Amino acid sequence: MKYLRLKKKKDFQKILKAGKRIHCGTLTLVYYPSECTKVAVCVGKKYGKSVRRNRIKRLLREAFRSHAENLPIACSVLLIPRIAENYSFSDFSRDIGAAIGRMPHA
RNA sequence: CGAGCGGGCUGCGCGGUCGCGGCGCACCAUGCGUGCGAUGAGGAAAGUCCGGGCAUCGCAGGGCAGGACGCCUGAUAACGUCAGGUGAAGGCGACUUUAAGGAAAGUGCAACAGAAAUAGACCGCCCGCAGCUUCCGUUUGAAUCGGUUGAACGUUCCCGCGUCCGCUCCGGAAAAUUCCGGGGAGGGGGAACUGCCUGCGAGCAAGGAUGGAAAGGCGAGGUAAGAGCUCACCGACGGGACGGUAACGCCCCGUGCCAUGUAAACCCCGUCCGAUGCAAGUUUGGGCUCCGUUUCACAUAGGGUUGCCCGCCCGAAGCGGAGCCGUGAAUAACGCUGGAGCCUAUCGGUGACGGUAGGCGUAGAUAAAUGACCGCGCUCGACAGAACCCGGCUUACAGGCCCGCUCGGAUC
RNA sequence: GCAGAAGUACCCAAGAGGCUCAAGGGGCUCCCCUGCUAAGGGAGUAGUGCUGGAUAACGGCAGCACGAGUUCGAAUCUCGUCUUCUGCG
Repeated sequence: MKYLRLKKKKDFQKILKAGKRIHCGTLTLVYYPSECTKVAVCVGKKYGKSVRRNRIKRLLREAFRSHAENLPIACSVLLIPRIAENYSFSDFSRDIGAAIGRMPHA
């Protein structure tokens, strides 16, 4: 299952304005239907220093990668984690799987 | 063995599966493609505290303002950095720390305390002159108390001296808190002296509980009292010789000593600095040419020019139309990584560093690349993620390793 | 990424080398007023940590984001660190 990275600021604003949100444990998933599957991770400065932010982004990307095949429709996806003391791959993976499971089937 | 000082290196490793960034090669369905290959964060990448490259503006002309630095010599592209040295402070020592120019260029500040704070004479010490050396309650020549006073405590001599009073000396009696006899000074007036006190004048800066700091320290001589007034030692200042490129060191001579601290207060002296920063900036976004029009200005003016002035330059800005080439928009490409580069050897230098020779090709993203899982090992893994690039500084950091040195103890 | 500003008590804050010193409001506590409350009036609290003292009265030391330095003496001057905020396409 191939997917693309989402980069442009316009796309972010569009998804955040019109997309649907699924809150699930340690993160929030925002999605909006599009031609092909795109993904982006939102980690701002409030999450910590650069080492900590990079760690969160890597964990989220890896977790999403393992669940991307289960997406019911092609759409653009934003992943927004909650601020926490510690972040673990297993929690992210579990919650992304649950969030995708709650998406409506086309 | 114990305690300690200085310097350097390192910053989990190995294997497998899946995945990420740009790069190279190959393929065809030419795509937001697929496959293969090699490669891909640090000693601090951090803080953005200095310096430089680079870029744009101004046109590199001057001055003012402003800022930075500040022992000496060197290194360097440059530095506020580094190396070597000097002075000072600390440590038994190895060694460490050091914003370390100027306080007789000027200005400011120094609370409280203290006699006095950058200067003086309050107390004090000493000399001379002058005054006073006494009054009242109170009466009793003594004694006591109180008041007033600047002060209430004298000594000697002369004149005068009846009673009484206490003091004192001698002799006698008795037997004791006495008695008798004799003598002396003591109330008043005058003079002198001395001490206290007061006033005036002169000398001194030794002493005075303070303070961060009191016009060198300490000892001796000296003096009316004192004083670098004189002397020794130490310190300071000035001059000279020697050593050193220099900071400075050391020795000799001289001067009794022109005088607190603060310049991380203003300031003075010396050296240096144009401003802004890759979100700089370049190309495409539209540009060029021509025409019309509006506004400001039309010359001792106006506009532009870095904080200001001089100086310098010149018409400037906006809108509309026509012709030609072009149309992805906080985007795309460039800047963007080969550079004062890294490694090794060797030479010069105490060293920072420099020269020569050989080798290497070593991230380049832009919502921004290193992760997940499994297995094994161990000391169980700290601080932490490039964003134009270098040289430094500062700060953070689990541990591990190496080298040199000092002090103490023990043993040989 | 680059450039700049500010940190003082629970909150807002003045103080810009020395004396009352951490002013002054708000807040908080107590009293009055009221049937009760709000508003109003009056008085007080001064903070915090350590420490002396008797669990007191009354003191001492530290303390102005944190750590060093200059100075006889720093909230104030200098340097470093941390935190917060702002500007630049």
